[in-house]
Amino acid sequence: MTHLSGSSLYERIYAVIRQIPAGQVSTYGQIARIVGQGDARTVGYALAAVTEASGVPWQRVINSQGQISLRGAEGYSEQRTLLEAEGIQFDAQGRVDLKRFGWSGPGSEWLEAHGYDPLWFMKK
DNA sequence: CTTCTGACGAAAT
DNA sequence: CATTTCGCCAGAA
Repeated sequence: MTHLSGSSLYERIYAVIRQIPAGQVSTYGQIARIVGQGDARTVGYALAAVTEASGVPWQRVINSQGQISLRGAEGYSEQRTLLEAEGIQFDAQGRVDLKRFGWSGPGSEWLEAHGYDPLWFMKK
């Protein structure tokens, strides 16, 4: 079903992340605001649980400062490599310019089709 | 049932 | 700019 009650919170988070196009990035907080439940941490928790075969473009979610949030050096370089392969550029401080590569969010038709109210975003 | 543990963010200090 | 505070998911032990 298209309504929210059909899937778990994590599944709804993954659904939104799957809408991020290659070459663009979103933030933990932005995903949380779109889903309308949980917070930035919850999105981080959900991403920590994704598997390779899940089809979730996990690399396209970074923190609000434009930086990669993965802890270890291995994870950091993997995510950065994947993003650079999509054309994302990092500055000398390892930050992505969200004004330039930031995702504007799902289209209103997608929101409606998935049980969200497109107008809800106007009041935030 | 309780406790612990992870990819966070905004505001106050 | 560096720290602190608090918000409040899901699975394992």
